Amino acid sequence: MKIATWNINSVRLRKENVINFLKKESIDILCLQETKTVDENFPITFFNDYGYIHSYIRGEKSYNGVAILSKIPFKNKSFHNFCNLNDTRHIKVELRNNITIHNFYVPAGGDIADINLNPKFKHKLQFMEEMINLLKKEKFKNRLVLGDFNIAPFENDVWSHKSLLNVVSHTKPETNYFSKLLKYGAFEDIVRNHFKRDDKIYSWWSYRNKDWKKSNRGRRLDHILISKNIQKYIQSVKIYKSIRDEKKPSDHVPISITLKL
DNA sequence: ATGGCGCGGTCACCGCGA
Repeated sequence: MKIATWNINSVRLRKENVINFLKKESIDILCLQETKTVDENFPITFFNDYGYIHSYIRGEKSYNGVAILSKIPFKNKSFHNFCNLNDTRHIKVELRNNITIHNFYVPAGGDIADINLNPKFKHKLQFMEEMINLLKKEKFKNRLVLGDFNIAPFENDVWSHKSLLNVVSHTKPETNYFSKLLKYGAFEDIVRNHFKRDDKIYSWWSYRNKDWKKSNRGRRLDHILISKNIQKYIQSVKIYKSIRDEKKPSDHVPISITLKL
């Protein structure tokens, strides 16, 4: 079973990129973020035609939006609202083999890393707090928590730890929340564990760099966390860096894991 | 230290991303 996550930054604009990736990499389940469309306009029949006949879509106009496209059926579907908002940042599915998948789009948090000056940063920290509380309440086994967390948790998840310490995505309050999430949810950061501790690994490169590859100022904002009890079934972990070089790419690239259950 | 680009949409400007 091959599962991937990808912040697509408009699914309508990039449905061809998505299907090319799904076919080439033989993905069974894809979790998308920032689909940026209401459900009525989601190109679902397009994906149905390629065998992704099971889906769970939750979007809104212009912003946010999450979706799961799958070849494998779901036993249950549900979502949760955070911070008293009805924005579309989370969905959850349960498979017949009792694996559950949470797909998250955590708020970006704006520019200023100060909750008193920046309500978006406050929202992000509140979201993380509620996310941890939710995951603490569930059964700890057989879970995957994945998506765009908008947090680069460790030193080698950014191009420069020193120059990003005060930049939203890599500040102490955010990285502390990430560590709390691992601890209180009993998760493994399987992507980081798969690489060497001092390897720089990224899943996002800004659109604003003239040559993203040359400057290589990336951050690891997208994550796949997994319950410790199923860690032993992981067969492979991949970050598809070459996708960033496609025509009209998303600023994020997909990540996948293969589970042999 | 700054700005750089790209998305959707009450569409030549703005909010938002991070």
